[in-house]
Amino acid sequence: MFTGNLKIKDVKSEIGQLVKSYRKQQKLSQQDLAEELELSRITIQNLESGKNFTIDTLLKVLNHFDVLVEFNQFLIDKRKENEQLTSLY
Amino acid sequence: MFTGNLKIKDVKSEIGQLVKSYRKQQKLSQQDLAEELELSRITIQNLESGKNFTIDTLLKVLNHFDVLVEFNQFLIDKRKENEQLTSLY
DNA sequence: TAAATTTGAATATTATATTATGCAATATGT
DNA sequence: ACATATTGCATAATATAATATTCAAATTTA
Repeated sequence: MFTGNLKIKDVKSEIGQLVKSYRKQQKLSQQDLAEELELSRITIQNLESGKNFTIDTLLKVLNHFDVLVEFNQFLIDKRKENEQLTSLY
Repeated sequence: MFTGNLKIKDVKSEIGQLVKSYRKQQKLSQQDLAEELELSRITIQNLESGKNFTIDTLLKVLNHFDVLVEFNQFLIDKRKENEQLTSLY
């Protein structure tokens, strides 16, 4: 089966959909979420619509929806995998 | 056991360590990596040292080290989990 | 369906990420 | 030990993310 090349744009779009999904789950408006994170509504809107944004913005959101630890674990796992490759030689 | 609160700063630091690990694995200097990604060395240095940076910068790096698809899958999984919660009621 | 709320999109301003450069401190290799 | 390459950290300039505001379209609610 053909799986098209994943583009950076696609991943930003997926981040946006995830954030929107979390936000809807908690029945928050963009404005509500922005206020809780001390961001502007426009920043939330940009994040949800696939524009560029900073890692601080993303991590604030992940933290609010309680997935920061899991994301951190993803990073740790990837590093461990990589360092096991290194020690093979 | 006590596991301290994970801070946003810590996650940025972990991202930095992961990128450095990948870079060393491929025996690239910060300058080498920067050139391959069409970024400045300073941006790589900031990324590796826990400063703020944009999602584009991060995704370029993840793409270069072939973990973009896995990161995207992480996002998809989280969204699926969340949307199953929603459909419970 | 009417009213109220939310969202998307535009402009303009401010804050800051990115960049270029230079230099000292470290690390690497011969 | 020496030469070379790499890294960390400044400063200053540019590009762009974040913000404030406004308005029309879309959505939700009564």
